[in-house]
Amino acid sequence: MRSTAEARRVTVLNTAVSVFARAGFHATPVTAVAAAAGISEAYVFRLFSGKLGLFVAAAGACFDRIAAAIEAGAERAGGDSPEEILDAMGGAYAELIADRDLLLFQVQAQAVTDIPEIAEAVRAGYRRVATFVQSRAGASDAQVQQFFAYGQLCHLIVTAGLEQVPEPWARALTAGIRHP
Amino acid sequence: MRSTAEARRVTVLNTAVSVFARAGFHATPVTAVAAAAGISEAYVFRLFSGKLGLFVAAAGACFDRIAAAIEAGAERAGGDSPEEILDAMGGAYAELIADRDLLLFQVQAQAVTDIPEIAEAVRAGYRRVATFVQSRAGASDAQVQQFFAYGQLCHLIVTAGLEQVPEPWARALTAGIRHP
DNA sequence: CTTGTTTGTGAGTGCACACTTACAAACATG
DNA sequence: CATGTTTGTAAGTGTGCACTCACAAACAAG
Repeated sequence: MRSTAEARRVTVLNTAVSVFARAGFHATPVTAVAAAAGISEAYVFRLFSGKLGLFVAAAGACFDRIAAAIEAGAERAGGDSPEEILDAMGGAYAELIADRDLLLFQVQAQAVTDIPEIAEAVRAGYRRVATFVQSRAGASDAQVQQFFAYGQLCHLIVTAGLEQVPEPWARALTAGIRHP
Repeated sequence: MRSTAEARRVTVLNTAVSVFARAGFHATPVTAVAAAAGISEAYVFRLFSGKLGLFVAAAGACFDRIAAAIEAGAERAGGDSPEEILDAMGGAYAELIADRDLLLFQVQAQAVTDIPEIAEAVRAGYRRVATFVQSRAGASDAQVQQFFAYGQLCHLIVTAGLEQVPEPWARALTAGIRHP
């Protein structure tokens, strides 16, 4: 026994988030996740109940990391007002998704919500983040809504590669968005 | 000859938008599009250069319809101020995506932007819509950005099915969004 | 009617990939 | 050392799907 199954699961999940992020659920063979994790495809199928189980578990890991980052960001807020806390949370989130994997995985997960298990995982993830943002920042409904609206705008900016587009319309959409 | 090739292409593209919208590019076999359009798979491959060509052309058709709807909505604006025109555009867009196909297709397209041809089609679509919104409404950069941010929020609401979630966090995210 | 062009299809072909099974090696426990 | 359990894999199996090709029917023009 080189490693315990539980430890393997953790490393496989983190690599799964990165690998699924590139091409999505259907276009990513389990072989690709296994190779990136350095183990055989057969063992991935023993550690998780099929490809769908792996993806759902990866979604859980993805939102775990997002929630943790936002939580840590709130601790570093400059003051106690909702605006200051939301700003600190936004900064922490922007810093977290600099490597793009967590952002792209969310996009991929939203694209396969026709699979009920994935839809439920996505809802659970946003439920966790949204309830925390609202309670921790003491923000109004409208502030929470705005927080997520501009978060989703980041998804468009990154997937379409708008940071690289010098035209005015792209500059307007990316203005003020923190280092994407 | 029952129909001209060009007329076939138009009908195939509209059905392709609906069919791709459900399961996305990789999970949708060309057979499904052909069956929905009432022709054989082989003929779809003659009308378009492969599955990728079909999807890219469908993306063009999707953004054509969105641009046309927003353009028509602007004509029905109550006044000439940017706020009134943006509001009319938003209403027209909300009305258009009531059947969900155009919205879900955009989500699917954003998820496969790792394919360069699709990324370019997405950029072209948003370029067209964004430049029109800005010039027609005479809106500021910040107003255009806000318009698209809340548009992207609709994508999350619909894919995650948040209209059906009665919990407070979901109500906060969906508040004020027009009849999704 | 003959010849040519366009619209349309049925029947393949080859490959990628989800998932299984049989088997082996490492470790634990008595 | 013997027996059992857990970690790990190599080598299949079956199926679904992108794409092709040979062929047919409708129409046009002479």
